[in-house]
Amino acid sequence: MKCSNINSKPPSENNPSPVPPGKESSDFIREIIREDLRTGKYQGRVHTRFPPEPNGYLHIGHAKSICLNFGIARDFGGKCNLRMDDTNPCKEEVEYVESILEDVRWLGFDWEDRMFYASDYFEQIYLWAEELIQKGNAYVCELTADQVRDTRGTLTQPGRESPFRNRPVAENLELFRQMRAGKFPDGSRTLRAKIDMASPNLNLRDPVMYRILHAEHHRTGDAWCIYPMYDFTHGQSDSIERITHSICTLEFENHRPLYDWYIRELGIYAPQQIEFARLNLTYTVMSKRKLLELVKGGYVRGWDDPRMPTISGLRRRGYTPEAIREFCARIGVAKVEGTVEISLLEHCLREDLNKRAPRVMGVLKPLKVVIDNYPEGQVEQMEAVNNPEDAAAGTRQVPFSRVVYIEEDDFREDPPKKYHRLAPGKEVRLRYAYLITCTEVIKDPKTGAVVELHCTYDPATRGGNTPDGRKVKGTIHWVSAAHTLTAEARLYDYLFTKENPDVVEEEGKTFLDNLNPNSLVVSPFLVEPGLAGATAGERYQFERLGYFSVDPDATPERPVFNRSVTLKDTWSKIEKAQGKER
RNA sequence: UGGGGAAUAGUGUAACGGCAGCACGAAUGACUCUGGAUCAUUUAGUCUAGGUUCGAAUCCUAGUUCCCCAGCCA
Repeated sequence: MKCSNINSKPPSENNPSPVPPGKESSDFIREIIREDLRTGKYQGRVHTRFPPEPNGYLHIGHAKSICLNFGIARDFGGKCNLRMDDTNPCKEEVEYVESILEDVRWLGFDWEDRMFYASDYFEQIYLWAEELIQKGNAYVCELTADQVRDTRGTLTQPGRESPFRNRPVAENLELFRQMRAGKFPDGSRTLRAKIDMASPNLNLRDPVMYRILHAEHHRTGDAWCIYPMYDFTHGQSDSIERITHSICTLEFENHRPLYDWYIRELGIYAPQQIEFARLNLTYTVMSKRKLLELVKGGYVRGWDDPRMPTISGLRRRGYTPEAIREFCARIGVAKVEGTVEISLLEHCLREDLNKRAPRVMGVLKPLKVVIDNYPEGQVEQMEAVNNPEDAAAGTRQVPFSRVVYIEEDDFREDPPKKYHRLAPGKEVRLRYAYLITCTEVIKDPKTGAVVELHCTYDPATRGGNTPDGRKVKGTIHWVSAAHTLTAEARLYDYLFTKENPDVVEEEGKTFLDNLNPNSLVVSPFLVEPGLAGATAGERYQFERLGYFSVDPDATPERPVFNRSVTLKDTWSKIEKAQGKER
């Protein structure tokens, strides 16, 4: 039984979630765009872009931005570009570029023929720098990084002007050309914009436009040894691409006056920048720096570790693009900085998978059950429903025999109140099989642990039916001991033990001290034999346990299942509440 | 401390001077061959203080709290 129906749609489909009329999403950015459309500000054009820096893998926060930018283009019949903001050769790598392309595509978005790199514009940006020099708007500064910092002033005090600030244009031009020609060592000179060292906005205190970096760029190689700063690149890149609405996160609000200054002085097309709050999620971290630290420090197995909030991690974990898109739609867009509860993400996955994931059975903590009155050597094929939410998913045969394994948790020698499962003398239903009654409990004489149960079955209840109409509260899952396939389960929990991992109780501790030591538990998994040969990416619901997806580490002999998310567990809540009563 | 932003149930997000709504969470019940799903019900909110107005989450004034900015990172 394959799970192809829940594989993501081909990337060519640029319309991942057609919006039913009346259900169009709305937020303050779309409001602005509607207004711009009404007033004809951009002649009816809507053109956005998603501009990541290829210095790490994309995470769920980027998904929010991707859904926003591509979603707006879709909703308003516009376009959305994909652009790598690759102005810092020291941090950027092709591996990251490739992962970004894969992730955006997997999420279901299509940039068509509009894949760009800021580095494609290096020559134009260089020319613009010369233009500003000509206009007397920029100068070559020989202050060291430390000196620049010292002369920048503080939040309350103005900075001091560089001694090189009033160099003649011709000298600046000559020096800048020598910078490009590689005449100077790294850090010895910068090109600075001549704006206002007393500005209350520190970004306008003669910001650096170009720095010298004798570093190999992932695309331009060694063609350049000077590189433009992000601030001197981003706005112009948007301008070149004729972007109408440059949507970015809140921390760039302070930079907008600088972008506007460059655009104005250069006299080029001006996009409109709109800022929104980035996504924060409980029990995880979202900064690329911290994510990098987790990877480099070996705290996780890689960028695509299923515990990571990266797109590739979520994908490996078993998340669907549909669930992530739905999540992004539900969290909305605003300027308030907040933290979304991870339970909403989990809800979106469950909601999606409930409709589509085939059900199967598997036992994590096996307890042997011998059905004494069931004929030895007999095997019956039980018909099981593949998905009660989807009749078209059909049924399958599951082998049943005299010895089965059930979940350790599904038996209590001394059952608490409201416990509906197996206990001495009690009857439960083995899902799709028979009703059984516990007659004997066998324990390890040394430890006292229950090691085996003996039961009797009611032959009249084949398939789990009760012809006499009697009600049985408990239905539990099982696997036939003689037919079980041993798989591996990877049970994931939150990566951190704290809602906000950055909150540390002692000075000197970091988010790493809040790592959850139990975020991954590997366990043998006894699953029904039909799962042999399960292939990577398939998603299943193991009844009563949760949704799992097949990990790429799986082999035909030994499937590996990642637990994507557990099922909601009402019983554990009841039990917890009972524990508190005592 | 200068500048730039933001404050609506536990969380996220609507309401654009006219009934504070939705989702997640939590709780209760119904139903159930998954203690799943589904259905029903409940819970709980406009940062504070003034003002304008017939009427304020929305407008005005003052205050409070939180976030961002002192990279040759993005």
